[in-house]
Amino acid sequence: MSGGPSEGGRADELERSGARQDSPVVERRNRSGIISQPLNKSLKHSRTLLQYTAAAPPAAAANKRDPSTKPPPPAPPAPTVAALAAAKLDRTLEQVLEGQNGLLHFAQAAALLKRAGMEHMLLPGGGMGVGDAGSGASDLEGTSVADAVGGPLDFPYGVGGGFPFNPGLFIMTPAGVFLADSALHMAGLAEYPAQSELASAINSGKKKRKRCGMCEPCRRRINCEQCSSCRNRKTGHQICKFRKCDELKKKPSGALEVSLEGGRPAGRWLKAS
DNA sequence: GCCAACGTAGAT
DNA sequence: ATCTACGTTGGC
Repeated sequence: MSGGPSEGGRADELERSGARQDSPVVERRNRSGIISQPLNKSLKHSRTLLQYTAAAPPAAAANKRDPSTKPPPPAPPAPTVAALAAAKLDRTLEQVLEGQNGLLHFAQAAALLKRAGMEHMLLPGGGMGVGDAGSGASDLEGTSVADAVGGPLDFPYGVGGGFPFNPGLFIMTPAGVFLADSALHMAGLAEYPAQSELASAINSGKKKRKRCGMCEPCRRRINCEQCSSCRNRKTGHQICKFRKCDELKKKPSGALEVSLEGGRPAGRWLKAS
């Protein structure tokens, strides 16, 4: 929001911003951390492919934090970090539940569990999962959790090869992974209202699904300007075909199997009915 | 099955 | 209010 970077709506502006592109392009991410595509205004005044390719690659973007958060000070006082993390968690939970069809990303879910003192629900081994906080719960309070929540890494789990969370606590849906109701109750988080709503919404399929933000099309930042969707955007109201999320291409009722991190099978996980 | 157009939910 | 884009529908 505030001073969104590189939204220059005019072509000449874009030209100028192109000259500024040597400074890292700040990713705009939506509430759930998904890259918010530069489509908005720039779409009307398309850049050349070269301009885009010269911009930050997804990998560089992935290293960026939530733009709304300041970069960490060189020597952060510990209590402040913890407070910030807690505040961030609150905000994140609210936003996630409210915005992302209520889906909880793993990192977020893990953070919630930890915050609720439910870290025992996490399976041991694998470096304690989120944030790779190998030394255990003692450093949960600080940056590792916050990083995991706000962090742009699609899924930080599995670094050590194993999935660090108890699968029974999560439900896989085509739209993503979210905490099972039981997990929320166990964690004392059942008060958050969106959970049941989201479940019914998912089941009924009435809610608009959102792009996963992780598949290759989602990671694309350019509109090809040549496909039918781009050419007919005025009437078609469709996203560029090359940017259409793979998950959204699937039928909601079908393919409940979710591939984690680009194709890893979901394995023995629960499926949403 | 593919495509275009429309209605509209959700975000800004 | 405006914009983007998902879901649906109808034509081919």
